[in-house]
Amino acid sequence: MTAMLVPVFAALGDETRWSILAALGEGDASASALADRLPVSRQAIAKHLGVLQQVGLVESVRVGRELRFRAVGAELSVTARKLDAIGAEWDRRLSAIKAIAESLPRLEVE
Amino acid sequence: MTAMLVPVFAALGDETRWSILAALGEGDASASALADRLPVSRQAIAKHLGVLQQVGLVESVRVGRELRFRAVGAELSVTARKLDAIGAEWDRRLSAIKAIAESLPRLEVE
DNA sequence: TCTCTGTGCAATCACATGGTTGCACAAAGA
DNA sequence: TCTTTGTGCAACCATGTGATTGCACAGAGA
Repeated sequence: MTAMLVPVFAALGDETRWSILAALGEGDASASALADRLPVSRQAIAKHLGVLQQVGLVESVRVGRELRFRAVGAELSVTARKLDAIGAEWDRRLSAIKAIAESLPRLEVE
Repeated sequence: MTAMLVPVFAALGDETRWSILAALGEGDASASALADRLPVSRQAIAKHLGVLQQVGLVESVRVGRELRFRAVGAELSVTARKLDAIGAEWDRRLSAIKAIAESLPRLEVE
């Protein structure tokens, strides 16, 4: 269930990819356009875009001879919802354990 | 703002760490106990727990001579909320651009 | 005390990955 | 047509990292 989630997190676990996503958040752009704004080569950016596209965080559209990329927020929302559910489950179990522990007769520890 | 987020995603971008988190989700455990259940060495698990602890996804408590770890769901919830906000923002801008585009007189393309 | 168990630290290794440069090629514009 | 610009592909390199083994040490129990 969470299997498909891990690559998304791996993709999000890189600073450069976040700067790419941030740049795309202000409007679609091609790899070359991004390379003008960011301190990395176009090829490096193309690789990152490949990673992001593979996990659905960006989409690409051909415009003439250039490939424009767009950040896909929906994927983030889906991921966020799953994350929240998992976190809530852990805390639920934790508080359940706490409640049980507190209902027990106190054990004396010397 | 998102700067502290990236290490969390990097920590979540590994299958083994997810199995550790999943195991901890069913109850606190030490590195050695986890090594009995998972197909990796104790030292490898200890490293992973170090990574997870550094980003606040697990906490440790000394019980006698053993170190017990617990999954912290709250950190996931915080992360999930930030993710959702970012995703919503991207989609908001995207739909805003769409709305503008659709309100414009249609351009003829030959 | 002797033994077993759980940690901690270090060295090592293989592989993934972020980054670069170089070259080739196709399409838009002068 | 010639030049420019944007891609695509490949080789290469350095570093990070997931994982291992080995050893040392401290605490709990027989």
